[in-house]
Amino acid sequence: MSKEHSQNTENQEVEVQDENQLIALRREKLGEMREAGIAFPNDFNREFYAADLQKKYEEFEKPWFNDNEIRVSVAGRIMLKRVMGKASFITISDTSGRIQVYAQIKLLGEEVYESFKTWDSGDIVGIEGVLFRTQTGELTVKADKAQLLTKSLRPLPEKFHGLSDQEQRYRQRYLDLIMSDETRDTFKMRSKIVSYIRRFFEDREFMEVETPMLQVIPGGATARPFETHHNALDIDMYLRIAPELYLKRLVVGGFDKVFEINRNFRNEGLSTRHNPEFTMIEFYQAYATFHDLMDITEDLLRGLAIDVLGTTEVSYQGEVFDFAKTFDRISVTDSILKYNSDLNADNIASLDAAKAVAKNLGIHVEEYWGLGKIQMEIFDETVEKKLLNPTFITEYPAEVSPLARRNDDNDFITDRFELFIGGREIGNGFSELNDAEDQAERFQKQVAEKDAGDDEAMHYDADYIRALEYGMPPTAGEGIGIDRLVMLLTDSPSIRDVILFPHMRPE
RNA sequence: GGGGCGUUAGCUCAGUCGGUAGAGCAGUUGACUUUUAAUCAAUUGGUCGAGCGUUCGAAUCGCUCACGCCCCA
Repeated sequence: MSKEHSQNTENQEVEVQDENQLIALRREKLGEMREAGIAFPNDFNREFYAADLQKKYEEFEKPWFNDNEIRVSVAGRIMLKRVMGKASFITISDTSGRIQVYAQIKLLGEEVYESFKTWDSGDIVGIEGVLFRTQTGELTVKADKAQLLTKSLRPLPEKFHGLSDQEQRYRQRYLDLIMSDETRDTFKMRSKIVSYIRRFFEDREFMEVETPMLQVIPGGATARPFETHHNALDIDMYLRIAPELYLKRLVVGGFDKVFEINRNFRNEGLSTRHNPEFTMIEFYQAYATFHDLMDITEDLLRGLAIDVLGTTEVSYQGEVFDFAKTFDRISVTDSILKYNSDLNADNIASLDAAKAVAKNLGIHVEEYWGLGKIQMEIFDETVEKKLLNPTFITEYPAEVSPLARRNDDNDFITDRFELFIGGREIGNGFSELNDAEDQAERFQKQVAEKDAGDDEAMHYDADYIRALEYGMPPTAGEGIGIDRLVMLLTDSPSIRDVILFPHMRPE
């Protein structure tokens, strides 16, 4: 059957099916509002947030409010409703929190009060009145004016259990946010984290920049890109997999300290740790080394944990990671030997020996892989998951680090590290390769690997080589995955819990 | 790609051995002027994810598919 055809009829059916008794009744109520006047008023003046009032009057007891008339106006969504004949309580929720409203027929008048009783949970209302404390001590607004500002046509999820269907929480995040304090807190925390990071780099005189997301040559990482097409230019383009090569062009241009916080796109599978678009910070500092970056990273994460959590002890899924301790620094090969007591240095020092180890571990080894790549596969398989406390892994093979500066004493490895916390890669940094001729050779090697069948290998970027040929100062740069960091700091098991609208298969 | 689990009222969930659908919340009606998931009484609401099959009979058993969650690659 033809897809367009079925889609058309399906959409119509869905709309009819989606209607039910509850929605129909609310539509009727809205219809009555339309007849009575302006159904969507926009003249309510909200002066206070619920949480601000709760905090400001925290100390004052019930009698105090009898002597002091505090007039307020608040607005928000009706979350709970308790009608008791001629008086009612509702709990409204605004962006800051919740506050209770007391409505009496005596104060509102019969007409408004009768209409108030027909308002539903989910409706958005504006309330004016005077603060008091109830017998049980809850701060409450005694309403003398009440206005329905927006009629909600759809019933909210169950008031006690909330929305627990994961799929619906991701697909209809707005509903998840209405119902779940926890979800709101996670995203408030995410905002604080990003804000702290931005401030951290601004304070150190880094300049925030924006570089292309649409790229003709997708560079800066080894990953499969999303492809698109520019009609006017009639060229294929790619969504960026990393901003790296552009940021380093800026260092060539003389911006010594730059950073960018933005989205990268990688055309790969979805999992609890992978979303096709994710947020990274990349930062570059001229005249710095990868050692400096490790120090900066420790400062950043420690300060961040204190700022957003108030402690350096980060609890994640039942484990506790202490950001106060100096982060371990250990090389790729040392870490392999540390976590594989049956191996000795010779087992991973030559191509043939390493291949044998890899095959033993059940790793599928491609013909074109060199020793460095195989070491990394062994690392991924046997070490990564075990790096729970913050750990810098150093001395990455040049073979898997096409943009990193070669080590002065050992040209098999680079001046590079990755940071692992909770068994996950959080950051990746290195002293930058600023030798244009070496970079050109490494690109060529990548192209050869692409030809050999590695569709994640890099393209040759001639303009980037040209930029390096003008001279890039000695520089170090790093990328940190924001989503994974937010997962850690909010104790979220899935990346979908820290991305407002995670990618899902269309309904 | 492979495996496990799930999909029942707007929401949260039951559903026995295969005998034709249940609760709580929400809604509606009534009572109730300081409640706290308000309470009390009555009551509406279902293409049991979709399709095919087995059967006299399927939410239930089998197969296929869709979507989701988790684990593995």
